[in-house]
Amino acid sequence: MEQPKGTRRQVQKAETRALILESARTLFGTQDYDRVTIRGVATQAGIGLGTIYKHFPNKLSLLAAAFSDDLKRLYRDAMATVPEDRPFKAQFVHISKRFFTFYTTHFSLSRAYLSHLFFYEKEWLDQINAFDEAYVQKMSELIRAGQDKGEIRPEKDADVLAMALLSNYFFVLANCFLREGMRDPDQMADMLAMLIEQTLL
Amino acid sequence: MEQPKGTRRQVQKAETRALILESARTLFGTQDYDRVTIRGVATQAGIGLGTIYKHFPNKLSLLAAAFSDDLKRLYRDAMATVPEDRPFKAQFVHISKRFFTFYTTHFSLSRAYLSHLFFYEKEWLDQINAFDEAYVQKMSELIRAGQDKGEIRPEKDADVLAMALLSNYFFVLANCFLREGMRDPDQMADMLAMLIEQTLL
DNA sequence: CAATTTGGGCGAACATGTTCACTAAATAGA
DNA sequence: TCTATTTAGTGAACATGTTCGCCCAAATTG
Repeated sequence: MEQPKGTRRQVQKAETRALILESARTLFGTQDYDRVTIRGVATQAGIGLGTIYKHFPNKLSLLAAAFSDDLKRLYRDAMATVPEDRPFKAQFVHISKRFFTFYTTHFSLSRAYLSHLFFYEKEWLDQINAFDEAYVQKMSELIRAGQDKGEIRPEKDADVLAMALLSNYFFVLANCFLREGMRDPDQMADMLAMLIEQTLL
Repeated sequence: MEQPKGTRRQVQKAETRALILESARTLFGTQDYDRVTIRGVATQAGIGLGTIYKHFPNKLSLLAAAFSDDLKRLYRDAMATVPEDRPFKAQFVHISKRFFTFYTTHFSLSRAYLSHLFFYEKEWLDQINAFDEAYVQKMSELIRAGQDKGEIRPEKDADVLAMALLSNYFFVLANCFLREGMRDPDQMADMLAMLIEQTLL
């Protein structure tokens, strides 16, 4: 009978990878990004230092891999639970607040991730851009629905507005990292709501 | 007669600092941020490694110090040459394009600077926030003038709009780092113009 | 002017992300 | 089944940002 998990080597590799990711999740979730060392992750996982680099090209990729499932789930959940009968502003705040909550509860981790965004290699960037585009497209749909409901001026270009939305979203997020006083999801959502009220509606 | 430059020690320290900054400007201007090593800066400046840390707390501060004069001059020039008789959009594009040109001609340097923004200590952040606030205030003035001229809806809050402007500005800038196709100042200015057309005017 | 303190300059030492040559076990090929 | 090849696993070695203790000339004190 054929093993669905592949060869023995593949199975073992997958197990090692799981060990690394578990250790990484624990450590990154506990201490600041800079405080977490690759050696620490290796030790806690019970494997050698070099092994980690057989699975992940660098520290940041390890971080990203350790939380990519969480982020994907967060994205799916946020989109799936959008209240369809509420006005556009409420819908957008709903989505944004979910993400803001994640960022503030994983503060140091998110900061490291976003900060290194600009240095990603092409492969990663493509993935991120794809993510962004999906987001923008979803927002476009919501905006068009808002235009149909008469909440948003119909002459505006929904795609451009969606981009502006993403822009405001990142701006609020950046503010959260730059100003100590802006690290509460509710406060961030308020700021975002204020911005889109003056620019979108 | 009293020396205006202070004690001999202060003069020598200032000279050393100037040597470091000159070396840093040369190296950071020539190669990527990561390729520039503190040892390299020290060697080129003809001083010891540890000396640099008597003048700058870390590599990024050195980078910032090396180009802070350029940036201040850029800011002053950009603001001083705003065409007063042109419409708001042209004024904003004028300012933004100056900055975009600087960023694209000092690409690696700007990327490192912006990326590390989120990790600054309080002192630096205060300085940056002050910078931002000055920018927002200036934008507020231009927006109000635009409202008086009838170009921008008068019922909008100029301060919030200025914040949205800053948000769009950073968004375009981030795009320049994330997408290879967006590294031309004219193109960036176009994207910015498109955004504010749909959100501000 | 002598004694003491200060602080700039210095490079060894340290921490840590990353690379590399090596081993051995798994796999493929004969 | 035996041999060759591949590759996960490994830790020493490397590169580099940063810290530390030392030195000594300048500044300060008395």
